[in-house]
Amino acid sequence: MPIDKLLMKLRGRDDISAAEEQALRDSVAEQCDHPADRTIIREGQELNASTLLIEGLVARYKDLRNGERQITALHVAGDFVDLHSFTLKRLDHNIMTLTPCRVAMVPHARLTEITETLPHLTRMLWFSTTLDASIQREWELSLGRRTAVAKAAHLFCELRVRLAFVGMADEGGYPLKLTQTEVAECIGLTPVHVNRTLRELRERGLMEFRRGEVVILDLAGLERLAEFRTDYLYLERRPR
Amino acid sequence: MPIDKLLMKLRGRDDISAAEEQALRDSVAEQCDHPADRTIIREGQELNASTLLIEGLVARYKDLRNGERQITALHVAGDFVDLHSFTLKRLDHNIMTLTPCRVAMVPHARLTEITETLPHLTRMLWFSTTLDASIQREWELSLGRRTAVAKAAHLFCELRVRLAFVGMADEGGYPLKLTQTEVAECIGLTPVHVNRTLRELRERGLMEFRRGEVVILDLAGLERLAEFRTDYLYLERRPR
DNA sequence: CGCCGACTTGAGGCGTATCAAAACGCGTGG
DNA sequence: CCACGCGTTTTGATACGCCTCAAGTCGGCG
Repeated sequence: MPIDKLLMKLRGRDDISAAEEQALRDSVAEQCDHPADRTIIREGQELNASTLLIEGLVARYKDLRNGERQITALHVAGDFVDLHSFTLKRLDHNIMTLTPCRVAMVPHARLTEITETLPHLTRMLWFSTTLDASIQREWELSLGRRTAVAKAAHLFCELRVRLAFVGMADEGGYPLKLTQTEVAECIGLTPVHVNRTLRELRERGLMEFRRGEVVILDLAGLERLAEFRTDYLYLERRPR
Repeated sequence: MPIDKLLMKLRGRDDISAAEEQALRDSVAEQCDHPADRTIIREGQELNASTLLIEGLVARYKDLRNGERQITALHVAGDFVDLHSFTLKRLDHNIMTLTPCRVAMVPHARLTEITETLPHLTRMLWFSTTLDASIQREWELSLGRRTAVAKAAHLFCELRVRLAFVGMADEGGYPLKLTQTEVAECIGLTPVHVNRTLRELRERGLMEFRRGEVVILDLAGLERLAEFRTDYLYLERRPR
């Protein structure tokens, strides 16, 4: 149960043997629950375990001195939120829950064992960090070059595909417990302008985002506006 | 020689044994030179080798349909430009030379061998991709939240530290063969506005950027303006 | 010497930010 | 079941940072 959605993600990209699956199961030390809106890891903190998200929504973010915040990544169930801390040993950013979350802790010592005994599983975990980096690149493109409507549209397209991959979204929409302020922190706008931008998406008949629910009215139109393609999400199975 | 600067980067973060060094040397299949302004890898292309940058300046970038371009990462000598293609197998973005470059090709098969025989070296290579991702997160913060002057100042602060780490910059400045248009593509501005922004940095007495040369006049002031800290560059040595 | 890409400057416009206030929605306690 | 309170959403008016368009100017190189 704790690693089921992680397995869905990995098996969607390559075979995972029974032995590898067992190694992953054994690597989980403990589980715990966090309420919404809690910073669970602070920048600079020394870490000896990585956090696997079982359920809920998590954000990685950085702040400027004037209080402006940039969310650099969103994580959904099945994501290995800070697997990169295994090689970094401390983080350069903060991690917070956006909804109530259930997480599993994976000690770095167990991950070290995996690198010493299971090279293919090691590569799959490595892959999962390079996939995160790919998503960050697409966010850089959004932040640097897309217009406000395209930024918002692209975010909702991406989350639809990522959630669908673990069985939590379909063509018509998905639940998404984000405030407009948090959306603003993802796409580099102010909350007020996000509000106007969402209205525009609604008035264009593309999608609605209300009460923590994304309702997609015209998926093709939304994806066209966002110039959304799935290639950067590496959805294909192949030997890695 | 081909991997010397890579070794400087890695040995600045952890010990690399003689055996690991030899494995890295053996992993280089061939070297080649590219002229400036050439796209050497196109998005979607299947890859069976990764590119190590020996000398020169390389950019990873994504385009929108209207021709707007976002550079998502810059690479300097010693960077393993597309090590992430080892796990991804194809790339979601393009890679181009900004100056004449010398690169070394490292077949994925050799990297696979490393993952099967040298777990610590594997973790160090994994680290180098998570370090790239950390830099990308800082760029997301710049793109989403920093003002134009702070964006520019931060880029030049970052490059100074990264170049100094491989012996190619000091407190007073460094050579940087970028056009203002390319700077604009890094920080999400137009070339015209980059020009005005550089003038402002000059008029404030912080730095000058002319003829491919960064001259730093007031490093402390520049770093204060940029809110630059080195923590996200993971400059410390420790077991990984 | 002339060409061409890169840099520089100015004027005006647009997109997003800012400031302010009201309406809504939802959980809590009476 | 309603009243309250507070965070979130919505809307309006105005401001400003960066963009666009347009002309030059500079500088390296053939």
